[in-house]
Amino acid sequence: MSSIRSVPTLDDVAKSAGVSTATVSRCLNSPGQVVESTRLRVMRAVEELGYTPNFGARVMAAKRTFTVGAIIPTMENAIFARGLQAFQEELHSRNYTLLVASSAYRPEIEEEQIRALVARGADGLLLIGHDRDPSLREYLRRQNVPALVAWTVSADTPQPSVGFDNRAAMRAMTDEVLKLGHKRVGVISAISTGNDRVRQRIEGIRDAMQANGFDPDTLAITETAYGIENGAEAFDLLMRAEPRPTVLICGNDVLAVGALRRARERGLDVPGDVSITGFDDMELARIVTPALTTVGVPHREMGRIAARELIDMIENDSPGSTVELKTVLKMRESLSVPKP
Amino acid sequence: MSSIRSVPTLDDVAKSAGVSTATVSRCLNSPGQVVESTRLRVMRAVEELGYTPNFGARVMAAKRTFTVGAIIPTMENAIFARGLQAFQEELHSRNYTLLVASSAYRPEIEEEQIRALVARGADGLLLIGHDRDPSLREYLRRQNVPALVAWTVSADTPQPSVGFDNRAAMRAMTDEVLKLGHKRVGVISAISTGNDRVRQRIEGIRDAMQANGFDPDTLAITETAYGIENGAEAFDLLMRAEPRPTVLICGNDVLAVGALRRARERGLDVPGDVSITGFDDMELARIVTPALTTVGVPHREMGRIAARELIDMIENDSPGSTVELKTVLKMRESLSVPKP
DNA sequence: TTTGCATATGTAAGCGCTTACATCTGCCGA
DNA sequence: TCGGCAGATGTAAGCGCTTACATATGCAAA
Repeated sequence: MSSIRSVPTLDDVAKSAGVSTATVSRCLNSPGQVVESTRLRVMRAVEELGYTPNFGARVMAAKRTFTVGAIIPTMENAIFARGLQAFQEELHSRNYTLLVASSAYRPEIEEEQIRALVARGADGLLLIGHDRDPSLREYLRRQNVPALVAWTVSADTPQPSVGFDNRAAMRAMTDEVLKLGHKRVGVISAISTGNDRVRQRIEGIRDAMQANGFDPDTLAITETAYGIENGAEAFDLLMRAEPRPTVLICGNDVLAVGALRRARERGLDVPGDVSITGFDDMELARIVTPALTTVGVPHREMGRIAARELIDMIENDSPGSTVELKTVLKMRESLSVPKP
Repeated sequence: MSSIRSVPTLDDVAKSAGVSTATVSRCLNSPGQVVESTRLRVMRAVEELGYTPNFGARVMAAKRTFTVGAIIPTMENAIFARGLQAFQEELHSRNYTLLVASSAYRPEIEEEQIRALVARGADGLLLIGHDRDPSLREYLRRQNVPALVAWTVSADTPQPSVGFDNRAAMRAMTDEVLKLGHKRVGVISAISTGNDRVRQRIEGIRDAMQANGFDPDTLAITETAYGIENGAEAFDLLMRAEPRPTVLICGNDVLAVGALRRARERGLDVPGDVSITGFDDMELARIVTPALTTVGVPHREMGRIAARELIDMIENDSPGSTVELKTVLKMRESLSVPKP
């Protein structure tokens, strides 16, 4: 037995069971190769000593961890929650463990987290969005760690991704808005720097403007950080314009809800005085009054498919494929025809 | 140089820089011990080769990872989000990395995650609530991994924890409710099995009943899973009673918001026809109409303090202390005197 | 000049595990 | 009876890093 009160090792188990370390290792990793009686004896020793494998050692020797990492921009609210949960469930059913880290929407932190997760032996990574220093892709390639991008798809990057077309989705929403007769459109967007999804959504709005005979450059866009309060402030800012917008298209539900609240605080009726639309269809959207018209995203499906794709990349050394999911307009109460 | 296109090791760097592996290691871990010129040379080699330390090896040799793990019951919504974010920020400022896993409120999964994180070399763990198989505590003790419990405090467990007194907080809320003259109280609670916080909150309600001359056993309690929809269903269930309750005390904001929505759907005025209270003061609570009267919890402070405590336990081998934070009643619009 | 010491660097022993390969056992067919 | 073989187990070589200890270097003091 090794020193008192220290964590038992494979060696301790081997000694205690009277076999070699190889046999113990085999009991744990490929029990089929060990004869029943030996295995029982070994397992008993494992029990008795309360042995747990040392992960570092295992990684070093085997080079597989059955761990995948996900780095999401934020845990502060639920945008990524549902998708991530589904991702985790699928992984779990395939015997992988998910480790999550958050980047707080900051590229340096994301880079740190990527390296941290890779260093800890993640077999694969789930990343959100394409915007990212190219050196990171190179790094992952060299480390031989496959990465899958989610929450967006994009034809013009080589990286596999599973998600939806942010641009087309937002264009569809804006088409709807313009079709109702809105002429003065305000946009409350998240910060576009370093965030391709945000930029694509804005492009989608512009596409629709153009297609409907408006000059996209007349759009009043305000960018602000993620947060209900920020949505509220942006609301005030945009509604100061003369004449004021009849509709506020928001880049996500959180901003939209902030705008909604501020409208109420200002005594403005939604959608009577001003229409408001969101994006993501978080649970929030159905709870507020009036219920938010928004873009529905297949979070759970995305998570599940992402897990499968990533595991495929890991296990079969596959380059991974890109799968595009459909979004759907959720017409609820916060959007209507503009006041005449 | 080692084989083409494989991950560079310390050895490669050492060769390339013309020094020993020890020197490279020192450059990386305690640069002060290495003379400037050598260090520069080594760092250049590191750059050129794109070297990153192998974590497994490092853990094995150094037995420290500067990683802490947190296992939370759910990522599906924001209850733990704010606290966790603060926790992460504080850790980050002290050079620790946070890895998060979720247990989906299931003990077996929590156990798995605990082992996974420990196996991956977590220097310490943040756990939510005290309810947990004792063998896990024993396991952590043997593995020498300190664990801190958050989101609750409890006098009668030896484990250090930082959080608030769920029982007292809920008692205060209930006191307030009863003081307003409510006599028929319904309770929508989360599932109490394996969740000490939920049980304490229920106890708090009973305490207040007792203290105000009511028989706690007359309480109509319904337990349901976490989720807005579940809150809505519980609302229907409780409101079927004759005579029906004048107030619904909910174990958390999510359930309360569900109840709120269903009330609206049923054409019932809140708080006119029925009062509703929550717990947690999530962002949600201020957004719904009417704004939710709830119990405010110092999430960020809790997260920050938890990080400090845990690091103290890790670095100074301290047993850890228990710190209790204050909650505060957030009186908003969803609670008023009962209809006569 | 020599000695002694501080400082910089090198050497090599693990850390706990997996696995290729070697060895041993027992049983089969010839 | 014995060779051959399959199956069970053992042996030992790493995996990539840190660090105690050994060695080398340079400089101040004697």
